[in-house]
Amino acid sequence: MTPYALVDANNFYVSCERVFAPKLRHRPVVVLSNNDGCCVARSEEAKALGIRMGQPYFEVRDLLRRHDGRALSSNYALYADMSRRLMTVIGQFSPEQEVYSIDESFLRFTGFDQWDLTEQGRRLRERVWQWTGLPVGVGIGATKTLAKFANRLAKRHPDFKEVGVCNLLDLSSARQHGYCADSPVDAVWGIGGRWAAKLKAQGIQTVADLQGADLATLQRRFNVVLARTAMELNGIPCLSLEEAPPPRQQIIASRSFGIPVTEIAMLREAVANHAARAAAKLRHEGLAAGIIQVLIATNPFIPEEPQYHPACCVPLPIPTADTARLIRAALAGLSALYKEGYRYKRAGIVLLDLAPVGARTGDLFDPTPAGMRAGDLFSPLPAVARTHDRSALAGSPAPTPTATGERRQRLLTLLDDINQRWGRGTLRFLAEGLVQPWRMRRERMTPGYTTNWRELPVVG
DNA sequence: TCTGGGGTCCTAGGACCC
DNA sequence: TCTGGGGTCCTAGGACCC
Repeated sequence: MTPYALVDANNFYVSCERVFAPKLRHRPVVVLSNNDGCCVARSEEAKALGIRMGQPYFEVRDLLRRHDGRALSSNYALYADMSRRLMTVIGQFSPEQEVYSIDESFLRFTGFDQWDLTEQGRRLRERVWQWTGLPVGVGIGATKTLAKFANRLAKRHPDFKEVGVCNLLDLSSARQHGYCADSPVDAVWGIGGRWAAKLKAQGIQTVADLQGADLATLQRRFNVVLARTAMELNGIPCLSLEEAPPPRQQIIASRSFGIPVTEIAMLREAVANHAARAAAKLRHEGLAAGIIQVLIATNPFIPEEPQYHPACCVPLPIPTADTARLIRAALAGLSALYKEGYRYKRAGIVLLDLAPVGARTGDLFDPTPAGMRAGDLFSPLPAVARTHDRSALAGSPAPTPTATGERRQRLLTLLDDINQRWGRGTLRFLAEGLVQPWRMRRERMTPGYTTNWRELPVVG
């Protein structure tokens, strides 16, 4: 048996803010989603006021005010930087680490038989606190699912909350069973609200019930994922540690607007902006996209208004990571979707058919597809790649992802460097608009304490 | 007035192939 | 009267995660 640990920061976004603003301690604090829409992180004090995860901000604004609370726009640059620091410290405790999300990391302890893992958990927690200022919880168990469950106990069960560490492997099976019998089935990683309701209808109410359920029945009535979860709860590992992230399948860039939008001109700016953001991410990861999907949507929270949420896919002639090409394709898609007479609330794009950019550099301004250039070692680009039929593309040899001409490549790299150094959007395509009246609200932003030279905290 | 964004996996069913 | 069997691929929809 190889133990797993799950380390996870408490109320991560709020905790990041508190590191640099001690006045936020001991009072209700929430961090808002994009557009200052919903509460996506809550301090313990905010939870105690009954503020729910995902609750719209306008519903809790007065409540927060009455209790001297604070609401902050999300500062993703700060959280990403704090995350990097957090993961580095966690990674010092085992050579096998999976960074699972912005604030969570699995560790595997192969060959740690002689170690006191509970003590290691305590030391880890202390070091993270000392080096980053973030509070974390540590759960340890025989599988990832059990480590997750232990982490939940570490964070909220009175028996463990004080130390913040729960090692199921240290507990007698009677005690383990006790905790499982006391916990609702949706406390388990992978069991959401829908399945919990369906499970409860079949008499499976608690974690212990799920442990004792018949696997074949679970698989028949639900699916193989749930059956695996049940096995994991019984200490049989079905999920392995993913130390390297699997290749990405899609990149999404979408946003709600700060105001309702009716004009296609504004939609064009927003779609171009999303395409540019996605393109930058694509280049950052060394990928090229074969298909770009465009979507726009009206506001579903106003059902009295006519609703419309179309989407369409635009195949790229050659897989590309070039902002200009992606914007052009996205705008073509938008023209096909747009209808007058609707109040649009969001727009977005999805990049699909992602593949690593080949080592060769092509030429953007050369109209010949990369595969067809004279002297090319690779097979010619099949004509079907130009059709709009995705299935035709799928069966044919993949066209070699092209980079672009060398000059073009340098231009894009320069663009990325400038925006990296001076902030996103410093240099942008005119199609993205100058004034951008549709931009999301972000009215309660904290400074980039660790990510912007001009916003470093000052001590003294 | 005001309601987030970005991901993954699985399954069922249809189209199509030989 | 009688109407196969085995397979792949794609899509839409539903579930989950943070």
